[in-house]
Amino acid sequence: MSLDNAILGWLSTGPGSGYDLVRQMDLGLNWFWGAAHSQIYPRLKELEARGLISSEQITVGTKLEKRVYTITDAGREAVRKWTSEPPTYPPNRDNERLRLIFGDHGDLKAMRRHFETHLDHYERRRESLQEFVDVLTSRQHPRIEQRIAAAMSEALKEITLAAREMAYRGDLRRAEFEIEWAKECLAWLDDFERRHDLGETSGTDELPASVSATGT
Amino acid sequence: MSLDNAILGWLSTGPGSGYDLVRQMDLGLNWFWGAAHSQIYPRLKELEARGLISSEQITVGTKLEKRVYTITDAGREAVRKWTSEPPTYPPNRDNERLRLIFGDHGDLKAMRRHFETHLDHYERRRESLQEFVDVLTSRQHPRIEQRIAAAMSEALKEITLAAREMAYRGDLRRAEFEIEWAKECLAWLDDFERRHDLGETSGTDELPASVSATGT
DNA sequence: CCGACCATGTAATATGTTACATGATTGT
DNA sequence: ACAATCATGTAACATATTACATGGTCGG
Repeated sequence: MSLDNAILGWLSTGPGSGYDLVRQMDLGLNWFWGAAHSQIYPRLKELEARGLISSEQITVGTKLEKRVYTITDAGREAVRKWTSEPPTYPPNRDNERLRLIFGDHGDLKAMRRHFETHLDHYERRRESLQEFVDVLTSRQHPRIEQRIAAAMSEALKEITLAAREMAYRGDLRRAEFEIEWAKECLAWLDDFERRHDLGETSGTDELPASVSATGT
Repeated sequence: MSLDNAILGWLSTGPGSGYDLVRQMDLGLNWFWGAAHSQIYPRLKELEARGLISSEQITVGTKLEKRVYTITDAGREAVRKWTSEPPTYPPNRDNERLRLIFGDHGDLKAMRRHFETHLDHYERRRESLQEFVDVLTSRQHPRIEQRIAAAMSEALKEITLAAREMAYRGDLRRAEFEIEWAKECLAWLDDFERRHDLGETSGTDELPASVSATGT
């Protein structure tokens, strides 16, 4: 399971609790894998049962129990094995594109909303990635710095940093690309509306007559 | 379910069998949703039970039975409703990036294989998308042309074509971007190996001494 | 007559989401 | 004391993958 590998990979950069992982995955948009806590806790148990991680119970305050997991040598070996296999590419599942290509009924308001949502989504993502990349580049990311400090050679230190720069900067540019695309689509829409004199129609759906091919 | 919407959307461009859908989804890389036949057939039954599609049994040759589905008005309405909602963005699940950031153990061969796999994957995808876009732009795609022909107004015809141009050309550029990224990563690797005099080491894993932080 | 492809299904398993459930800590 | 957040779990349901299963058609 890739979720297992995401967990192991993250624990390979330092110990952490299930809750830490949850936060990485749902709050940190900067992360390449997402999962709900209901999926994470059971996996941690199983990884421990398989000997890939070990845990230690910690009590916060008087009663709050917290379990901190640490990767084992077997776990480290599993990460190494998994990362040395080439990436796999699951089938595309893009509800955004699907909605776009089948939403060609002439509802211009919906199309506009579509592109604006896309733009907004990737602008947020860009911002959040930009912040992460800034932290990374200014060498302020604690877990990554730890990993660099632990590296045995200059070459390994460089690889550790470079791998992340490539990954996160690549994603940043992906986000920038999506923003650009959404803006171009919006520009097309603007032009379309101008050409079809739909500048200030407002109120009802645009193209009211032409839409009724099937009945609305 | 988005799979249902993908099926409905596709059937909204003309009737087709389950097998036709299977081919769209696994052979045609040009498609924005992927699903196995084992998932498609049961969904078709359910969509029919819900009255969103209807089917007709056709016999090919003497015995081979084939079921051709046609979207109903209720189905068309469902597509319209679904496409007018803004897109949603599921959590990222990118095993490629995950492998990259946690695969920083100094196995340069694995890193190279990683980038080459990425490059290869997106070059194939680009090619296949390019073909599709060419067919689209030269107005040779039968289903899309049918849909354009059925559109009630010039404005709707334009939207039908433009939505697909935006979607597919956008994906084409995505693929081109990934190719560019992979090439840059490979260039970094080349440079890294040059700087660390690992030009012609061959045989064993690169960086043999420095890797042994944990064992191996 | 044989291989490639057409055509459709079920079952078991794996993975992911949403809802339900509980209680502690920390800062204000 | 109250809210936000820490912290961990289970159950039900939805979705997706892999394996198992069967048989027909068509062209060479």
